[in-house]
Amino acid sequence: MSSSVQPKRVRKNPEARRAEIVATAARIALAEGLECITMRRVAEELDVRPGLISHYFPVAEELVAEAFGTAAGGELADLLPDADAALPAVRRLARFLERTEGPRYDELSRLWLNARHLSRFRPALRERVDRQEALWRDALTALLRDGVEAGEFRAPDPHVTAIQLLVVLDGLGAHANTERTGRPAAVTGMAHALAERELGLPAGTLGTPHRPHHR
Amino acid sequence: MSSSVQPKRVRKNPEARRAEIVATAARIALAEGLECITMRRVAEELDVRPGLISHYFPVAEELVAEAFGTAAGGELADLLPDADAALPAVRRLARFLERTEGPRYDELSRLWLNARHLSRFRPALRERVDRQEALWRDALTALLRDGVEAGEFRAPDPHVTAIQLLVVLDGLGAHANTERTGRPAAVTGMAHALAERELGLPAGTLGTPHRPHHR
DNA sequence: CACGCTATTGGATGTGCGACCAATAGACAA
DNA sequence: TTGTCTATTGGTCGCACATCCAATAGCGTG
Repeated sequence: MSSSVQPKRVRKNPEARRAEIVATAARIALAEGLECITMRRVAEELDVRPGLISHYFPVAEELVAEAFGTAAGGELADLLPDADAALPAVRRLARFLERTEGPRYDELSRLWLNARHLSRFRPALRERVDRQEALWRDALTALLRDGVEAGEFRAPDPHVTAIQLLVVLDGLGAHANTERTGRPAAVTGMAHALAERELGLPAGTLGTPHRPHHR
Repeated sequence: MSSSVQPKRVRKNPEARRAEIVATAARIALAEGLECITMRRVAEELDVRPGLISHYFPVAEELVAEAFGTAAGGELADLLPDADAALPAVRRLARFLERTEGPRYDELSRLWLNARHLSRFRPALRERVDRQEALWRDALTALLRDGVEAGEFRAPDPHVTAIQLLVVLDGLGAHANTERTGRPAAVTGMAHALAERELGLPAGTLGTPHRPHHR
């Protein structure tokens, strides 16, 4: 039984180790929350001594900020993949909206909620939140512009519509830690409704929102 | 100079002391955040030894939950005063919306954000958040029902409209810790627009939303 | 194979926290 | 005034954390 303890130290090159650390921290952030990103916790996850994390990130807050950026950035890339650029905007938007429901997106809602709150006390994180917010806004704006150019729908001001959509998603996601059973469909579908209304699309074009947990 | 130290102990009756503690904690929650509610911090504020807070609230989380309930409840009473019950619903709603802007409400937005996130880890707080949420929803629903009964506007389902309104307010408030200068009026006014649209009121009936920070 | 660079360790230090408890001293009744 | 009840004190304890640093040992180079 020598598997539990392994005084064998593995030596990696700095970039790889650093990337590994950030990836681990990002995973913790999504699954358990940003305040669970601790030197000890990350070190344990990587089977390494805490001092090592401290070596790569002398100030803990910096790791938290980096982890959030990685997690949120990765999720955006997942929600609006560049690979889909050739698809019709309506279809991409429908997919996006579809994914903003269900337990998968709950994790992300929780992360945003977490980051938005914690950024009150952590300037470095706050800066990252602002940056990610801009990225999400711009990605959605670009999608809408594509649709307008392709004549799929009209939008007087895609930038504004994008923000409005994100505001509604934030509002819906704000309750990710709360009881939400029995939410009326007219609430669950607010994002769909807003998009269809603002873009002048017939109701249902973007797909129907999932029914909330029935009964 | 004996003003700095005062080994004089003041003895109050339990209910008064307890109320005093909760009020102090609620103030801290609004101004600095729920995580700043600590035995030591509250004690210092009241010029009392930490052990005393511990005596009234053997478990710290309980005080945090209580403080949130008091703060949120108080703000609701402020936003939708019972004293206004005689006024037309349209007017009460306009006032409510007007107050959901400006730095005053920012403090409250931050509190809700704070509580929604923290409730992920603290069951007692979570329970309070749920309760306050129900109170806010019901108060707003009652207001809408009043308006319908009085024939001021129509609303097929006041309950749903109330939730939708709160979702939008949550979405707008989610950025209370973030940069928000330069927000377009079409975003700032989302709550007004939603209410007027859902209630079939002419645009502008509920007052115009504040312009965001100019320039 | 031996050497030097540096990634990694192991430990120490200090802080702030909740929780716990015996001793103390106000306030009120007798 | 005296006595009793209990609100309040003044500590202690253990825990988790970030931060810092000298010593160590992997690994590539020569």
